[in-house]
Order: sequence, then structure tokens, then C-alpha cells
Amino acid sequence: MGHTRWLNDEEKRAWTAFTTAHALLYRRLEQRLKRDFGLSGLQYEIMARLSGAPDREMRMAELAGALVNSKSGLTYQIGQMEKSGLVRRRSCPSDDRAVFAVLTDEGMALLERAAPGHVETVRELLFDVLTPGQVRALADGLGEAARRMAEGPGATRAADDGSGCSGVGAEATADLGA
Amino acid sequence: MGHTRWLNDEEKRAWTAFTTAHALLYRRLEQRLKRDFGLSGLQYEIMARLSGAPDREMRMAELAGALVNSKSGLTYQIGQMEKSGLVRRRSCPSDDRAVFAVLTDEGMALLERAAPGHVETVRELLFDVLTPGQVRALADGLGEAARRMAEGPGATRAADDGSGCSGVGAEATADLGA
DNA sequence: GTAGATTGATTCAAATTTGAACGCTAGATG
DNA sequence: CATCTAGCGTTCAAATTTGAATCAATCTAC
Repeated sequence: MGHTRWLNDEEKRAWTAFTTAHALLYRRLEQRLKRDFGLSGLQYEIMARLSGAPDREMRMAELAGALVNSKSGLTYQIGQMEKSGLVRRRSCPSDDRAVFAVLTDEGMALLERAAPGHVETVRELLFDVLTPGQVRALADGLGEAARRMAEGPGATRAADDGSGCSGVGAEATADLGA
Repeated sequence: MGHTRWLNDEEKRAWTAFTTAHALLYRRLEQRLKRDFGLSGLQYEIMARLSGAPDREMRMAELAGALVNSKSGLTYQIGQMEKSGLVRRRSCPSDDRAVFAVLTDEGMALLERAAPGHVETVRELLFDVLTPGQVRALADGLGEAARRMAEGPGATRAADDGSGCSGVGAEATADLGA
């Protein structure tokens, strides 16, 4: 392997902008969610994902894959949210291994209260700053990068077996600003 | 406050692409760093930042601000890295409150070994996928967003007093792919 | 100068995250 | 059918992160 292809100045700018913007934005969103609704960012994302899925439910592994989170971490958070009544577990009749996380009515209600402010913040801090062309570049460029990383080698398999328990095709983008 | 300005389809695509690409990429980078060098992502970033600063040192608060991390979290990590000899603390003669984190020669050497693979991964998974126009859009659009969030209201102050202890202007972008 | 307010960093307990086992079931192979 | 492999979710201990105190030192206004 020859010489490293270092980043040029514009790539360095892009890289720091990417990581810094993400960190700052995510931090703001978390602060707001915690302060106003006692929710963590992950909890919001879980609810947003579930809200967009058929019957408002997803299998644990599928959900973990969609959120890019570890399985054990998801188990923990679903446990917390179950205590709070935001989510409920349901086991799958046809496959005793599978567990579904289901968004409760209470969870849905909280999500609907939290979503407006959340989305508004994303808009103010991100989309109001970007030109339409830049929005498209994000969607296209980063979308393609994400797709390749999700499939390509090294991806933590989330193997989508089309088992009889239903199951969503991976691309369910929630309406409530997942 | 009237109605919520929800995200349109392209904005939703951009938002999920942004968050998902970041999560996937960051996870890959962390796995690689941990496996090959026993480093966490944060530790790498700390070293990369320090390596680009004058005298390879920064004040704790300044560093925390640059990394978008809590002060207490940084205290912990610097403690860990000090044990490993990657970093060393130095107190400021003219201000007894201030503490500098200094990258040691050993730390610098490790960074130089880790950087090529790190940067190469970023290139493969991100920049090789993006068009030059998309790179520019990231740099410009997200750069502007980051700038506003860093300054605008709600920013966790990192007040840059130009005290006699030296101190870097906030924008030191490290060469080693911070 | 001195009280009072601010800033810099650390400490501490609680919450969360991580990754490697573990137990269990479904599906494949013989 | 018996066994073997692989997938799913959980558990567990260790590591990390968080945020609210805390302690000390600087700066401000009297």
C-alpha cells in the first residue's frame, strides 16, 4: 500500500463541518428534548421510527439496525421506556426468538407533543441555513455514502429475513423527523 | 407560533442521510481505532486537535469546546490518556486555574501511526463517494450551520479570553484528519 | 483592599453504553 | 429424528458519559 491520500483543504473543511455540525446540532436537540419532555435523543428516535412502522412496531434487531445502535443498548433503552409506558414488548407467535417493540398510545401522544419543537429546531439550525442545492447534495451524497456503508463489507449484519411475523423493509423514514 | 414547518421529502432524505451516514461512519472509525490501536474515537480526536495546536497544547476548556464535549468528560479522558502516557498536564503560570493538555512525543508517535488508516477510511467511505460539488456543499453549508450554532444563542460558552497564557484562535483544524 | 460574581477544572453519584458471553429457538444437514 | 449452525434477544461487568455540586483563583465594583 503506497502513500496515504491525505485530505486536501476543502475536504478537511468538509470533514470538520460535518462532524462539528452534527455534534452541535445533536447536542441542542438532546438538551431540548430532555428539558421539555424528559426524553433522550435515542428515546425520541426510537419513538419516531416506531411511529412510522406498520402497526407502530418493529423487531428489536431491525430497530437496532435502523438506529445504528448496539442490540444490548437497545434492550436497555426499551426497558426504560417500557417502565415509562412509552413502549411495550410483544413476542412473536410464529417465532419465539423474536420480540417486537410497540409504540403505545401514550408514547405516540408524547411523540406528537415533542415533534413540533424538535423539527422546528432542526429546521432553524440546519435547513434554514442551507440552500436548496446544498440540501440536495446532502440527500444525494450522504445518502449514497450511508447506503454503501450499510450494505458494504464490515456492516454489522441485520439480515432481513422475510419471516412470517411481518417486518418492514429497512427504509421506513418516519414522518416525525426521525 | 403558528403551524409547524414540517420537513418535505427531500429534507427528510437529507436529514436521515446526515444522521445515518454520520453514525455509520463514526462507528466504523471507532471500531478500527480500537482494534488496531486501542484508541477510542474521542481519544483520537483529542490527539489530532492537540497535534495541530501551537506547542501541541490546549487548555482544557478550549479543547472541550472544540470537541463539543463536556468538561467533566474531557477531564476523565485526559486522565486516562495521561496514564497511558499519550498526554500530559501542564498548569499555567499566569493563571493557576488553567490547565493545559499537552500531546507527548509518545502520543504524537501513536497518532502518526494511526492517522493514515483513519484518513484512508474517511476517504474511502465518504469522499470517494462524493462529487466535488457535494464536498463543497458540505463544507459550505454545514460549515455555515456549525458556525452559527457555535456562536448563536444557546451555545455553551467557551469564552476565549486572550489571556497571557497563549491560546489558540478556535479554528485550528488539525492536519491529521480530526 | 475587599466582598461578590465569574470562570476553570475537578469530583462524585447516577445513568448510560459497550462488548463479550449466554440461553434459547429456528432452520439446515445428515 | 439427531445434530449442528446461526440468529435473536438478554445479561453482566466494566468503561464511559452526564450534570450537578464543589473548590480555587481571577476579575469587578465598590
